[in-house]
Formats: sequence, C-alpha cells, structure tokens
Amino acid sequence: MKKLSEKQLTILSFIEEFIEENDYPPSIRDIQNGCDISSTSVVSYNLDRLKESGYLNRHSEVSRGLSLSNQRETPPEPIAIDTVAVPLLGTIAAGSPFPMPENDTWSDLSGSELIDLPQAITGTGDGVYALKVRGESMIDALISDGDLVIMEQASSVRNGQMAAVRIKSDNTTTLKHFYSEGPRTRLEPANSQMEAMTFRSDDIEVLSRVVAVWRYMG
Amino acid sequence: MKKLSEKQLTILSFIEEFIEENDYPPSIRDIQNGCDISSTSVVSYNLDRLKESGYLNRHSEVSRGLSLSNQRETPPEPIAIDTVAVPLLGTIAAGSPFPMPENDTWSDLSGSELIDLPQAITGTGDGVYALKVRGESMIDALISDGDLVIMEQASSVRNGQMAAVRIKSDNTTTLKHFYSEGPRTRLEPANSQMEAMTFRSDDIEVLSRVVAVWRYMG
DNA sequence: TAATTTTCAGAACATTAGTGCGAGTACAGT
DNA sequence: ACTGTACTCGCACTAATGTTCTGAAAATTA
Repeated sequence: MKKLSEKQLTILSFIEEFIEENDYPPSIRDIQNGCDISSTSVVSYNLDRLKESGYLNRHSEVSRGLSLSNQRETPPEPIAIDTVAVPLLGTIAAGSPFPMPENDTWSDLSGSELIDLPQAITGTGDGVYALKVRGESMIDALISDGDLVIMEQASSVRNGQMAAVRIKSDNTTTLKHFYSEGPRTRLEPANSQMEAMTFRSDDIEVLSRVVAVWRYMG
Repeated sequence: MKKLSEKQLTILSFIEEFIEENDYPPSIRDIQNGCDISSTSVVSYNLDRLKESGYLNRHSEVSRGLSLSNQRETPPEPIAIDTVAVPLLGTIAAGSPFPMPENDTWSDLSGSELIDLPQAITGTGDGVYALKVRGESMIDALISDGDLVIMEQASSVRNGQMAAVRIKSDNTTTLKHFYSEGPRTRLEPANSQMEAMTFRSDDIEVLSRVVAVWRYMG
C-alpha cells in the first residue's frame, strides 16, 4: 500500500473514532469539521485517495456510505464453538399438513430428539426447530428425502428469504423463496431452472423461515 | 421491554443484516424497500417505536443515523459439544478441476478458514474437508450456489454412496451416487428425475466421498 | 527554473434522505 | 354510535449530504 499523507491519516483515524462513538459513519462534513479541513471537496478528494489505497470502502451517492477495510487487526480464531440444541419436531412429506410447533408444544419437548447446531446459525435457538423430509416432493427446492430442514418460526420474512409458505386457496405448503411485491407475492423455487409463480398476497401465509438445510449421507 | 409487532421485528432484523452487509446503516427508504413497506412515514413511525422500546438508537436529522442497542437477546446457555475443525479448502465451480487436498496441503492449512462440525459427522476429522460451491453446475446433485460440501478423502466408496468422481475420458468431475457393477460403473444423480449414466469402470476415478451438504440461508 | 502532478479552496449544484401533515383505516372500550 | 388509540398512506417539503467545476497553491520532477 502507498504511504498516506498526514491529512489522510487524520481522516482515517477520525472515521474510526467516529464510528466507535456513534455506530454509524461520518458524513463528509462531519469529517471536514472534525479534521479542520477547509472544504468538502478536499475531504472527498482524500477519501478517494484512501479508497484507491485500499484503506476504506466508499459507496458513491450514499450518505455516510463509508466503511473501513478490515485489513486491520486480526480477529482471534475460535476453536471451541457454542452450539444450541434444537428439537427435531417431526417429518414433512408431500403436501401433508405442515407440522408447526404450537406454543404449548414448546413446553413439552421432552420426547423429541435434539439436534446440535452452531449458535451462529440458531441465534438463541428460540423458535428454531428442525424437520426431516420424507419423500421427493421438494425436489424443486433442492431438498430430497432424508434432508434435515432447519426452520425458525416467523409469520413474515423479507424478500428473497426462503420460507415455508401455505397457499390458502390450494391448502398446500411448500418451501420457496419469498418476494413480496405489494398486492402480489412471488414464490420462486430454489432451482432457478424452474419458474416462479405469483399469487395474491392475501392468499399466502408464511409459516416459517428456512434457516438452513443439512444433508447427511453417512 | 414491550412486545414488538411483526413489522418491527422485520425492520429490526433488516437493519441488522444491512449493517452486517454494508457496514453502514440503512436509510429509511432502504428499509422501506427491503421490508416492503408502503410509506417512509410508516418506517419512521416504527423506528420511533423501536427507539422507545429501547431496541435501537436514532439520531434525528442525521441520515442513516441508526444503530442497534446492544441490550439485545441474552446469550443462551450454550451446550458444549465436541466439534472438530475442518478446513474449507476452496470452491468448486462448473467443470473446473476439482480442488483436492494434496498430502502436503495438509501440513499447511494455516491460510484456510476452518469450519466446526460435530464430531459425530467427521469422525477424527482426518481427511475431511469442505468445499464451497460456486454456481449452479451441480443442480442435478441437488446442490446449489453457496452450499458447503463436506467431503472425506477416499479412493473407493461403497455402492450407493455419493462421491466426487472424475471421468477420465472427459476429464470432468462431478458429484454422483456411485454404483460399481463389475466392468461397468453407474453414476446416478441425486435428483432421481434425471437419468443415470454408465461408464467403463476403468474410466472412473473416485476422488472423495461426500459426507454431507450444508446449505445456510441466513 | 520550467514543467508536471498533486492537493486545496470555495461555492454552486444535485441527490439523498429525514420530517410533517392531513386524511384514512382498524379496533377496542364505553 | 362515540371516542380514543394505534397504525397506515402519500406526498410535499426541507435539511442533510455527496458531487462537480474552476482556478490556484503547493509539492515533485525534469
């Protein structure tokens, strides 16, 4: 990397401190004042230099669209990893009613098998459960017999996420990528070679969010 | 803390992911689009609620002046489980030469990322490694972009197991279910809707056994 | 010193992004 | 029905913020 000018170093450490303090990046004018620079264009100019040198990322036309490159301090590598046990609540088969954990189910999980998953995936583990897939009915979601689907209870998901959704008019349940587009909702198979379908949004009910799929072939 | 509406939860996790991804907070309109909300004022309204409830900090008149309160979920009781770290050796893309760990590779895994897996799956962890799939070239093995394939070094596998095999005459490598039938070897895609192919057994070389597939969709 | 490159000033400009507001819906309690 | 509270809609408005331009000063280089 190139050597940085005095001013650039000042700017860099100002950004670092600013983020440390506010949890969001500074605007150009914040930097201008904080580093006692005479013009916004000078700040802009030096930000470009810093970006060229690889010290920060800059997203143009985005206010405060700055972030420091992480080519700094090395994070410690974790050896031991925390895991959370998640209940295996049952199986899903073709078109069958979807086993959903009821509120009172959670209180009695004694009977169900538990599965350990890394905490990074499950979060607290609240509302997270697993289902085993029976049959090939979900082949268009790239899920086959024997797979373990990890789900998280949710009655809404964000666009692009995969979810277990019920199509009310059909009374069927599938796993699809979910895209809400106002009055319509588009469901897209994971297998991009297959076609998406759209429904009236009020014909769709989100049952759970799909967090992960685990296929073990011993 | 008060209970949050569905929408508020969606917003909250959107903000979290947005920051995770961009290193700067979303604008109100980013949230509006990302969560499919009809009006900026609705977003603003709910941000205020979230601030009242203490889930986030909001600095008025500052674009993207958001940050999450750290008083979030209490970390759950982690259950200790034996895990074995397995190296992520690289990526596989369509038809590309298969990244195989060389014997001398094992001695220098310092650079590669490690992935923790339950010991029940990896055994001792010897000869086990992971590859990240790039692209949709393995859709017929029910494996898609971003999936993590866990493999174990093996020069032969039992019938029915899934393996990474090289077809010598083509010099291509694929993941298929392996069936040795004397002089011929049959390779069967995981997607049973697609057809199997057979080859002369001496045209086939087994590179690795596929132990598991892990698909994480955050 | 002359030529060239880098950096800076200042201000006008353009876009992004937060805010305010009147009106509308939904629903529970009275 | 009446009322109040919580939430939603669109839209216009304005403050916040990034960009650009011209020329000049400063630093490098020939």
